[in-house]
Amino acid sequence: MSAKLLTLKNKLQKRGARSERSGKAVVTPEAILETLRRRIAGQEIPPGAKLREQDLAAEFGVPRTRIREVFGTLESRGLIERIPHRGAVVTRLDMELVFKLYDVREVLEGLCARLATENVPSESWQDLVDHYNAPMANFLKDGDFDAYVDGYDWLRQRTIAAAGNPIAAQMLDSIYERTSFVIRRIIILPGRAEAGLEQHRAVLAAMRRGDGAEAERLKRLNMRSAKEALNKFRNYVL
Amino acid sequence: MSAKLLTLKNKLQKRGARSERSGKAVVTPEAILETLRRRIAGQEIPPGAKLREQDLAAEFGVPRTRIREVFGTLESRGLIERIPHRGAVVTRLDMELVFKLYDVREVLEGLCARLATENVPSESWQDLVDHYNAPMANFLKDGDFDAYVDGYDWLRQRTIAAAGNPIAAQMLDSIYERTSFVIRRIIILPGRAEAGLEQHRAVLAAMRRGDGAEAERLKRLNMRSAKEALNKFRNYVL
DNA sequence: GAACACAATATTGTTGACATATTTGGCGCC
DNA sequence: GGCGCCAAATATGTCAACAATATTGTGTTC
Repeated sequence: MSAKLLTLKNKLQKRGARSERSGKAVVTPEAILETLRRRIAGQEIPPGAKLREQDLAAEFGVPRTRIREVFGTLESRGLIERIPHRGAVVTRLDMELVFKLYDVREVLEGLCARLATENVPSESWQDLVDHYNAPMANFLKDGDFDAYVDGYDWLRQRTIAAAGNPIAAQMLDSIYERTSFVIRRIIILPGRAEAGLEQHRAVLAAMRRGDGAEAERLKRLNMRSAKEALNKFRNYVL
Repeated sequence: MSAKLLTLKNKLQKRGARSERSGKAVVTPEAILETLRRRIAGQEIPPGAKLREQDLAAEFGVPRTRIREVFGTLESRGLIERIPHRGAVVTRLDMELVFKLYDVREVLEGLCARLATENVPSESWQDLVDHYNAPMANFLKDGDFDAYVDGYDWLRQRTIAAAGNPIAAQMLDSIYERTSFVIRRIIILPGRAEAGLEQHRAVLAAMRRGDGAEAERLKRLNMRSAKEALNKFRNYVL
């Protein structure tokens, strides 16, 4: 029996080896999904806008069925809403839902901060500590928000990667793609980036000294602070 | 090996059972999705088993395209894995992934406990407090695990409903449908249900007196305790 | 000129047929 | 008897035509 299994395994490996598919540039569903995700996240397609299957099928040069399939995924992630026989529209975010997304984000990012601290040697955070020391402050002073946001993304992605929890990572991803434009608007609120920077430093300090529980607590405080800023300026953000 | 046996079984079933479409009863994708979810969650379809589109299409009396659509959703929820040209198999859970699911579950249930406490009048928990006082203890004493599990589900669903956060609710749902069989096995571990009951009472007491922060803290402790039990008896659970 | 009914158009939903890849079964060979 | 190769069978992937429904446009009536 085991010999038989071995034979089968070899055969599979042999087959799988020659996977060179040439010619005919096919547009994969993943590529379409990614493109639409980016457009919706960047508000290139505004909330409430209708997505026509035919137009998208023509644009990507694929049959309508493929677009339909992608719509299914987009719907399950909450990025679009589908009404039977009436098509798909980009989900409209109201303030209430944004707060609920932030409540979930708070606990998930807190979790990731703790797990990250526990999983990797504390020295590995030194480069981020350094970056958040002088450079990030200078970005703010110079009004270079793009560089600041890059530094923010860097910290976030490193933390999630170090946490090593694909479940949490995927959930956070689905939150980011729904709120990325909100995040960008919060950062430019008066005084918010400065306060946030100070909080990030505190979180990083806790991570640097290997205190996972404190990193989680501080990260959650940071998220609550962001939520409060959002609430204070709600009329300017949404 | 077991997959092979299952294949044979399905083939036989296909021969024997006629489609038998009664009239024009249309089966919605949602119904199919729900059925498959339940089968996978209840391990009626065991992990690693292959799902054949044709068989399912014949069983539900729908075109294969519909099954395909449902597979897309199932895949995005992590319940199945699809390999190009080789079909869909039920995701196999290893211990590592279960722990990661529990880490996320811990923070999300903690969040819901807090939100629930903050959102509804504290008196509204009295019926659950009463139920967890004597009846639940009796269920355990009598070995009536079904009744105990029902009480457990009741508390959980009430908490999530009161929390009023559809994002967290959906995420927790996707965790439950992947770990429901683990939950059932943890409960019958020696001494686990008794310890759990005590912890649930503590959480409920905090909710009853309107202390959301404490409810969250206790709920998280409860989850960690469950995770420890799971770790201790890992060889018996998975 | 506004409101309604009804046809024309456009868009979404459904289906079976066809194309491609993989698994299975059989044959000759060592 | 085991191993590898080739063909048949089976399963999955793709597609474009057809059906059902919603939206738009038009003409008529009050």
